[in-house]
Amino acid sequence: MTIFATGVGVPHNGGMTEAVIHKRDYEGELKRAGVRLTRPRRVIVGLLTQTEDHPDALEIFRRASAIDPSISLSTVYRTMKLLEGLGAIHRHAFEGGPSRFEQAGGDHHDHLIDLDTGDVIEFKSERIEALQAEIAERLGYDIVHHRLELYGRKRG
Amino acid sequence: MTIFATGVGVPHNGGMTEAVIHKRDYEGELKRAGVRLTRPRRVIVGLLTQTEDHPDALEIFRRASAIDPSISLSTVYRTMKLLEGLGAIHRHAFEGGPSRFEQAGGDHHDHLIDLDTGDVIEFKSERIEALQAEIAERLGYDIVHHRLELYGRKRG
DNA sequence: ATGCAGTTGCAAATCATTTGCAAGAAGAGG
DNA sequence: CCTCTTCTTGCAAATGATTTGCAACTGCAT
Ligand SMILES: [Mn+2]
Ligand SMILES: [Mn+2]
Ligand SMILES: [Zn+2]
Ligand SMILES: [Zn+2]
Repeated sequence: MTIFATGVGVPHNGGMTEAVIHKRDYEGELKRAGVRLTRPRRVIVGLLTQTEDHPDALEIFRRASAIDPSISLSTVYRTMKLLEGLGAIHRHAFEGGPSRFEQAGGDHHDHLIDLDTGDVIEFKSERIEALQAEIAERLGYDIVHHRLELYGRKRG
Repeated sequence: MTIFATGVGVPHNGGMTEAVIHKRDYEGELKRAGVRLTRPRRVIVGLLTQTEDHPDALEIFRRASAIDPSISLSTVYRTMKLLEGLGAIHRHAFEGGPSRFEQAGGDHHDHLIDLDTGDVIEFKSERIEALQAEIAERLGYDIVHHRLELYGRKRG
């Protein structure tokens, strides 16, 4: 089992504002998709590139507003839906909350949600993935995608 | 791996209106919980007892209305929330739809959702359950509950 | 630089679910 | 069986997240 990242927006360093975290070429993807590269879109994808956590639309709106106050929440929603359609980001609907997003492209992984803090911990189990495939196989289905979420609290 | 039931509300027999499917004593649980046994509640839990599928609030409302037309959708929502709190039913928020419910008490199982038909197929894998526990263990967490949903389409 | 289809911000609309409130029934006690 | 109190209900209005209509605006191909 592999642990990918932990925490919600907590930088993995000592607080240094270190930039350039991921490799996704959002602008290229938008261009390829034949849509216009507008200011709001640049701001949003620019910020997603630096994003390590799983922010919801409102949080993305806040972060985008800090860069360009004229951006609207509607546009954030529209852009997230657009990027989701392009497969550039993933949308997670964790229980009891609004959708949260993360950039696609990294290795597939599932999530453990800390019920006390809301923190999202990523993990991956090849064994579980394989078992899921096996189950679908037995049931005569092709899996299009799946959702595995563990909800728990720190042992102690 | 075990398959529990398949289909959405499709009777497993030839269409005979066979009654008494499950064993849950909802009325006793309500009594024990110290709440009143009202007509709407009797109707709803009575119908849940006969329920093998995973209906949403509106569908439960329709079924209840057929028995007592005076029941309101609000009461269905309130009752489902009450039963959920008592642990008498489980709520599932499958992607892109309203909450769907099923009686609690049967063995734990997870679901495969047919993307074409919306059918819900139940299955259970001890191996996956064990792996989940193992993962939480490694991460230092106690799992309170989890969600495993496979979304796919019939192979062919 | 020009023109126009694609985009945006804003407000209003949706959808599922919840809630305020006045009227209506459980059911404990008599 | 009758009362009284409290819990529930039905209805309508409120919520919260997300979507959408529309007129103003702006990429960007020509
Ligand atoms: Mn993730
Ligand atoms: Mn089920
Ligand atoms: Zn997975
Ligand atoms: Zn399970």
